[in-house]
Amino acid sequence: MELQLNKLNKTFENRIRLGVMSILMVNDWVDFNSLKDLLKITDGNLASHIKALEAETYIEINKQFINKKPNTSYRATLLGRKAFNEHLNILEKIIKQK
Amino acid sequence: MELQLNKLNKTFENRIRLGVMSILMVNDWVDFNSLKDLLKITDGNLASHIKALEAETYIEINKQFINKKPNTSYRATLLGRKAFNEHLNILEKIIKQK
DNA sequence: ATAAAGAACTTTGTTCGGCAAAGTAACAAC
DNA sequence: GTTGTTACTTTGCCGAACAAAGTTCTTTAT
Repeated sequence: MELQLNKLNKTFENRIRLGVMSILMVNDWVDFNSLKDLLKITDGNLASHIKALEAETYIEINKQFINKKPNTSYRATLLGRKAFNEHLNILEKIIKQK
Repeated sequence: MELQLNKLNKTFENRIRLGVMSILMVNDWVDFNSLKDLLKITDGNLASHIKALEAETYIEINKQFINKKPNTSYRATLLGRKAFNEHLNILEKIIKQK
């Protein structure tokens, strides 16, 4: 029996970042307010977690204007998808003790 | 789409406590040093996480002497098993966005 | 030009959690 | 009573998470 706890990705242990990545794994581009509504957190809090994901290049950002209003959207990068899947695989191994 | 992030159990978000519970889900009684070796952490650190799990009544404790030496063992309570399974179910829902 | 408004950050300050290291208690053996 | 081992507690530090307040950027109105 060999647990691989330290192979878990710290970035994805936080529930907010887990939520953001889960959303971006199944939706191509999602904007700031959609994330905010889904996650039910303050804008400042969301911004800081997004910043952390962007710092790891796990998500990418697109800024534009829609209906004369600023609109920022995000999507998972290839690296982000890979890292997230890897995290989930490790998680499964730990839980099921494979 | 409705994420249920706040239904995740805070006690199981920490990787050490996740590891302890994972071990105790598939092994009946496990002693202190076995856990310490598997998790590769200091005894003080392990003790504090065990304390947290015990405070929630997620694990129970048995103290005895084996070969003239003190030996403390732990196992998951029924409540602990239930809570852990529930946590994993929520986790799966979030990840797979059911 | 200037002001007002909205979106998306950033900053500030507090609180909490995790951790190592050192210290302590309990019991056994002698 | 002294020593040894295990398990646990305390201490102190550092970093993460969060809310709330402040800031920036651009558009639209005046």
